[in-house]
Amino acid sequence: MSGEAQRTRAPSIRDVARLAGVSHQTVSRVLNHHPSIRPETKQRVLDVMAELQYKPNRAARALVTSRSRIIGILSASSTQYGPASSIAAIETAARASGYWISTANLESTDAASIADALAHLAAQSIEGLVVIAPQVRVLETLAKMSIDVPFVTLQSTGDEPVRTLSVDQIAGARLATRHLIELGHRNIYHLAGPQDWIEAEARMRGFLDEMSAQDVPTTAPILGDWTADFGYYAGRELLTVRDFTAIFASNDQMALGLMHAVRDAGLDVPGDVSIIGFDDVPEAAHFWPPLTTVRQDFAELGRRCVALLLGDIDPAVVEHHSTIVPELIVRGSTGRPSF
Amino acid sequence: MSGEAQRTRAPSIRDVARLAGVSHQTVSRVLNHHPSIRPETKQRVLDVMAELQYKPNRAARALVTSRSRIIGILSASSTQYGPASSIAAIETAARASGYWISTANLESTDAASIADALAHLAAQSIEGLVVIAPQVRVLETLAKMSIDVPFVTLQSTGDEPVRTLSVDQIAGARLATRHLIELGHRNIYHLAGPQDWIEAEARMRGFLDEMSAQDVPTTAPILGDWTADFGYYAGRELLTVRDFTAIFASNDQMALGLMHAVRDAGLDVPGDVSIIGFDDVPEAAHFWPPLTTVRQDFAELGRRCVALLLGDIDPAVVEHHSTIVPELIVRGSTGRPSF
DNA sequence: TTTCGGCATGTTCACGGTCACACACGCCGC
DNA sequence: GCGGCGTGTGTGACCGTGAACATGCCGAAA
Repeated sequence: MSGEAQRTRAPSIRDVARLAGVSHQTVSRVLNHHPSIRPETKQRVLDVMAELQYKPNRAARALVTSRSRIIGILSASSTQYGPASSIAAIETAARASGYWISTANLESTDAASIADALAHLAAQSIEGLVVIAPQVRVLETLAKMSIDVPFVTLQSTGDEPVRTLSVDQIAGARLATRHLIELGHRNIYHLAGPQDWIEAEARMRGFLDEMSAQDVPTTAPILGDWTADFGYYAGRELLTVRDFTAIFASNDQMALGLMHAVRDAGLDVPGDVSIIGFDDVPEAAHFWPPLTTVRQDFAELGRRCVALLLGDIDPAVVEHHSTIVPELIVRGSTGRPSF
Repeated sequence: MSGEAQRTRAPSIRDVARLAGVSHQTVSRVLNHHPSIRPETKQRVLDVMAELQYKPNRAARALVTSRSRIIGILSASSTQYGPASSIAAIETAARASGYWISTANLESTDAASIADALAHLAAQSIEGLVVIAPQVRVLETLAKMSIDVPFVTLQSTGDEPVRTLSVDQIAGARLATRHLIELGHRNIYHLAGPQDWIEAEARMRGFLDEMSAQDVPTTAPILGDWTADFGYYAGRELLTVRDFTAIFASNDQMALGLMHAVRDAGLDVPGDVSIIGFDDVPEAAHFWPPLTTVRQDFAELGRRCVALLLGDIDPAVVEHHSTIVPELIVRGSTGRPSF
């Protein structure tokens, strides 16, 4: 078992075939679980494979079958909790189904950057694409580029012509808004995400829908950028007026920044201002005060996403288009308004 | 130009060659920037490529060159801010150098799970491996498995025989500890990360080193699990005794949980207890109070990591083994002790 | 008995690139 | 005038696998 450092060619099916006394095609049949193989022949081949530590050459297989078994992920903001959780779940699910994941991160959302990332993925002949770059512009560019593989976009408003799978953002936003209204709030602001993010828009729509459904007058949402920093500065601005008793922030980070600003102004959360977030990041329970928010199951999203995609690639698998229902998590940052 | 839905074979170099009136080898030479090609021949080939929308077949190239140009990432906890940031940076850097990234997430740290993830990566004939699974056990298992490609581990104590690249965790921990001591604290606890995490160990060592260097008596560190939840419960336990004025938490999440527990006990941060974290997640500035912490440049880590790996794969590139120096960020969670 | 069909296996070729080698041509030096 | 060399290009083999087709054998049906 010496294994002289002499870098030698990896064993191929022909090497296996020779040692097992069969043709290379028989070895190939064993690899592909062909039914018509005598059990003892199969075993002999398997033994030789083990002995030689044979590993199939993926490039050769991809070449001859013209199937890469790679699923590409196009993602923006992959460092954030939500997308990162989904990506991890996608990888796990894909691996379990014998697929590989290749990711490309978007550096910006201009067309060139998208085209570059997509070209990088296309160069690997991906068989499916998951888009976790929920900016409207990305989807538009994507539509123009006529992707030639099945693809799924995570997060959407639900009425685009593309295949999407999503947590029902509108329902989640209505949940949050209703919670504030039921507590007695009537002057509620909405700190939204960036205008071109699909989720931001959906949450905004959910907010507006619920407000009007409950006959509560609304003010125009403020457009933020998802960061805690923005939440902080927006909060400082808002507090110069103070014509509200509650704010629904479109994500937990901005809610955190808002709470920071409220405290800086010498006010209390939820005594003077109630604040509710969205996402339920793992830290939200330990913010001060613990943040009331809407929980999304990012991992489940990732799993379903793979199931959907594999269903497209290989019609044997089927999956119904369901959205995931978000859940309201009530903690300490919301309460009845003080008048 | 019609493009009947009729799914037809993608153009190959032979198709390009025929239309350009050259041999397939000439096309190959154009692709590989061979010097001896007449400019007009080259242009003709390039024109035909553009017209046909020719894309090289990666599998075919990989098969004949036996080079995959894939870098694998073995990662645990990829949903956390630090690892996620490094992964994104690695992907960007690798793409710029013409490499692809393939990730495998560890579901647990047992040997079977590691072997499974590694097999998944090995099956793609990765040319390099980045390990962002900074548990000691992972490294040990890795060492046993005799990886046959160059690999780099992010985060380490610096004295393993493996190639590593890291932020100098010990220096960072000493920075944090010295800050507390300089403020006048003498009774300082350390809430460490899980015992088998390399970074946790390094930060603990930095803490102990600095404490003894400054002749401050130490108590045994508490072993946590990185989560805010753990920080919270550990804090509640600790506060039943209250024989300390400061705590150095091994990451920002645990620091957050600690601050939560301190407030729950009716005490003030930093009035009664000073708390310092590690990592500087983007939200840390908006915690209450804003968290004093140690900043790590995860993205730079990712970039250098790729440079190092590519240097191994292709010796033309060189990179020196430098560690990245972390930086103390003083905010509101630390102050002088009250007696 | 002959024919036929299915099983187990082998033979040959194709996939789309790169590599080693061959070759034609023009230029240089002796 | 001829050999050698560098430039630009072509020919054929080869990488490891899977698909199509061929083959030999055996048992069941005609």
